[in-house]
Amino acid sequence: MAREMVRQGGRSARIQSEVHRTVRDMLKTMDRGAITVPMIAEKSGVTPSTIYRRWGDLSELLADVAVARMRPVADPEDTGAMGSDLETFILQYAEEMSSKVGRSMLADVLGSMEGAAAGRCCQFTYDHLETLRERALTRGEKAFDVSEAIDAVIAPIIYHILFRDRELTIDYCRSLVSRFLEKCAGA
Amino acid sequence: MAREMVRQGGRSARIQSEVHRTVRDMLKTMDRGAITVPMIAEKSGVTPSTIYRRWGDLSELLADVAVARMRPVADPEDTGAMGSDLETFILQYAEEMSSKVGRSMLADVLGSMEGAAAGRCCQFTYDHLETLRERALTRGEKAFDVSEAIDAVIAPIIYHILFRDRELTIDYCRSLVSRFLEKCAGA
DNA sequence: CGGCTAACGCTAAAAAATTGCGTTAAGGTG
DNA sequence: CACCTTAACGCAATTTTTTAGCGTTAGCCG
Repeated sequence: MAREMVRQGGRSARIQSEVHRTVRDMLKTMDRGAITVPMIAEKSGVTPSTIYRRWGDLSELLADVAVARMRPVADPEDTGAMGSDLETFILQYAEEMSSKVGRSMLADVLGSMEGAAAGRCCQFTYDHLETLRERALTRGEKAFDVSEAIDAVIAPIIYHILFRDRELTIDYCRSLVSRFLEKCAGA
Repeated sequence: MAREMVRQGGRSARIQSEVHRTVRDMLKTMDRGAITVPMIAEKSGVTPSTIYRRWGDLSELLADVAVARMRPVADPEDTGAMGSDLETFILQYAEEMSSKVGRSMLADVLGSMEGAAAGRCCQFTYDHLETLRERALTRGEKAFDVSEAIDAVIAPIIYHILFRDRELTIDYCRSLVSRFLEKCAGA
């Protein structure tokens, strides 16, 4: 059979979720640099070789867990207008990403070169913004461009989180959003 | 003696530069995931324990090398006007950072949590922009704000390099600069 | 139900990381 | 300049992590 077969149920799935859960637990209580594959294996009740074979590497596993955590469970909140929709989403986004776990997830996602972790993760952001845009269009509002929103709002937030060169206050995030919306309206 | 003593000359410095050179060489010819501390040690003529004791970790060593490479050797080129100064600098910056080695340096710098690698590296960018700003002021031009330049131009470039969600063309970088300069002029 | 094989466990071997201890050589001092 | 202190290194033993072979288990399909 030529088709590549990938099991997605039963034991395989059970192990994946158990390992993921273990990693999430460990990230809460201990330092990321102290986590090792054998430790994860023991706490999950799995052999290390299973983890190595399946994920290849600690950084790949961490990236996989991070992407799974970032995967949104619901659409962004509908506040009734595009401006408040965007602001609400951005404030929540900034708070999540700048938290300790958020920072860790970002580092993990960017730390894996092999998988498409980074791409998948920023796709989530793109989709959310696209949802807001379509919602605005449905309302008859003049909607923003998603790529421009990423450049004007998301990119600065991520930059400052990664390089720790500026405190990410609520006011600052709000000003990013409002300046972006003004520019849209003026165009 | 209470004062912390750090040796900076002689053998210690020789080893540092030798190890750095070895790492740079290896990054050119082989994949980053394949580089190990014992390999670096052998090629540098040093024992692994020396590297572990001094840098603590492979990722810390890579970050150290990356920061050293990013340290600018000269001020940005003076083209006679602020607009062209900024565009010239940004285009060069984008090309360096989006190259294979640039991407690797970024990943290495962001991969080390301990040291202040990320902070030092983005300080270089800040300093360069500050130089351009002061140069503009000296000429009597209406200068841009450095923090705003980072948000509007640098951050998007870094974002797209890290997440690989968009091709970083010359035209795109130029449009970031020109839009930023227009916004400055209009303010 | 029965065959196929992806995915796992176990174990041994290889590689990497850690640690103790003696030695070398910066950098300061009399 | 000779001497002293100790940061930084080399070496080697130990521990831990990673890799690889091989038999076994259990999804998925006909």
